[in-house]
Amino acid sequence: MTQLQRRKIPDAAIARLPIYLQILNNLAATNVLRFSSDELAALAGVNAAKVRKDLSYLGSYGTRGVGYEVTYLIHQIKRELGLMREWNVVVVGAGNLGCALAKFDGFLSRGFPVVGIVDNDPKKIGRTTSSLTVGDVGDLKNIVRDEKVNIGVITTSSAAAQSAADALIDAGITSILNFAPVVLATPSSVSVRNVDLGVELQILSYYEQMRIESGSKVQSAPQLNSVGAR
Amino acid sequence: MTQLQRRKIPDAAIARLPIYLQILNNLAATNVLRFSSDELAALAGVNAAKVRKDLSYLGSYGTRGVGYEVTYLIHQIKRELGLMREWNVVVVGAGNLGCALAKFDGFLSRGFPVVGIVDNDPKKIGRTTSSLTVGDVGDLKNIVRDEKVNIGVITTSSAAAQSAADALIDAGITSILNFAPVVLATPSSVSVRNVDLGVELQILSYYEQMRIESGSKVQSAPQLNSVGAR
DNA sequence: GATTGTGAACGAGTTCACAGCC
DNA sequence: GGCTGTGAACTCGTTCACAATC
Repeated sequence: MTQLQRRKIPDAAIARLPIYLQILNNLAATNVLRFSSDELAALAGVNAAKVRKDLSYLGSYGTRGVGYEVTYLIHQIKRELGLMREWNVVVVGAGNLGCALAKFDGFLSRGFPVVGIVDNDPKKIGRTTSSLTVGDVGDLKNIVRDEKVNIGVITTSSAAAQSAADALIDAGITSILNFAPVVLATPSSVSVRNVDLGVELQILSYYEQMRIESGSKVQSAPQLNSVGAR
Repeated sequence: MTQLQRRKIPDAAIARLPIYLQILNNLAATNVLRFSSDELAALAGVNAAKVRKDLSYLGSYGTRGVGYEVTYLIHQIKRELGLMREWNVVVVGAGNLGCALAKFDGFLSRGFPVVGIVDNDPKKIGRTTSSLTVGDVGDLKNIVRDEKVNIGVITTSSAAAQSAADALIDAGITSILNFAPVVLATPSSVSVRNVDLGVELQILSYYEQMRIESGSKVQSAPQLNSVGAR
């Protein structure tokens, strides 16, 4: 497979690459140079054939009989995921969660600097939270243009989430991370991923109940990382 | 399909039931009495055949030519998901996120009261956060037994997450919601779901990059709600 | 006429198993 | 001998399409 023509990588494989990357970063930090598909599979909690197939979508970067090089694979995964650059983020909704995220190191350290936070509540506009001043939702268009924002994060109430999404899309945003417990209506040209704790707990509840009902002989749930994309 | 023998509902369908439930609760709040699979499909952003198949796993609760009754379906989904009762939650890790979750209404309001929070840092033990006092991680076993805890939430650093998981499992917990960006090693009898913002952003990054590379003709990502279960 | 419920067709994702290469 | 890369088989999930029912 060549590099020129962009390969079509299955969504399921894309969702696992960040996990492999995290593990490989840990290996690199402990000076591990090489790994086999078996080793990565054990660390990622998946099977080795899946690891090999997933990595093969990136190209043939392993060596038969030997394995894969940690730093080289980190590079290839980052390239594929678009992590060779930073992606600027704007947060809509300056409540508890929004402010916490704006402060949160994890965004910047992973290459997703939060360059703006806005709200529609006049009481919140103008407040400062960790070097950012809460702007008006009406300024979104300017912020997105001036700061070259790529990703919008919605941390509003569920009632306000759809209009937040509309405003982001109107401002030209095409990737949204939504924390409000609602299904957003968006054009199919926009990627949406949902993080909803209620949903997660309710899924756990189902398997927990199964376990109890059947005298704890339940096979357990699937382990994936996820939220939701559209 | 009868009720006595527990139906095996596909994991993919289980993951959608909480979304349907959320939407139906909204419909009930606006006094809508009935809905068709087409209507729910539009609100949930999926197709109608999928809605019908998903609901059919619960039993045959619709009426041909008419549709489904909102309150009756809410009841059936809650029954299936194990939401006819409360599930007590304990939080391990009393940092920013852990304390925020302990205070967070969304847990209690959805039937998942947080009955305890623990940490291994002596500086944090004894602090009070919204009617809960931070306990010692060593007390987990007692808390789980005395408070009849079913679900553990891990909000520790990634370095401490595995030992937090071990402690929870040792205390008898079989459902874990993990916010630390690591893959936990757990027996297959334990359900784990992972919430990792970094992973979500990196997935968005991939589709965003595709869009840019190909002159914005990208088909967008799949929309699911998720995190990860094992 | 409208809408469900569901086999059957289809498609995506996973795993197997082995040829190919170090 | 060890490990990758990958067609082929298989499993799981989605969608179609239509008979059954109100």
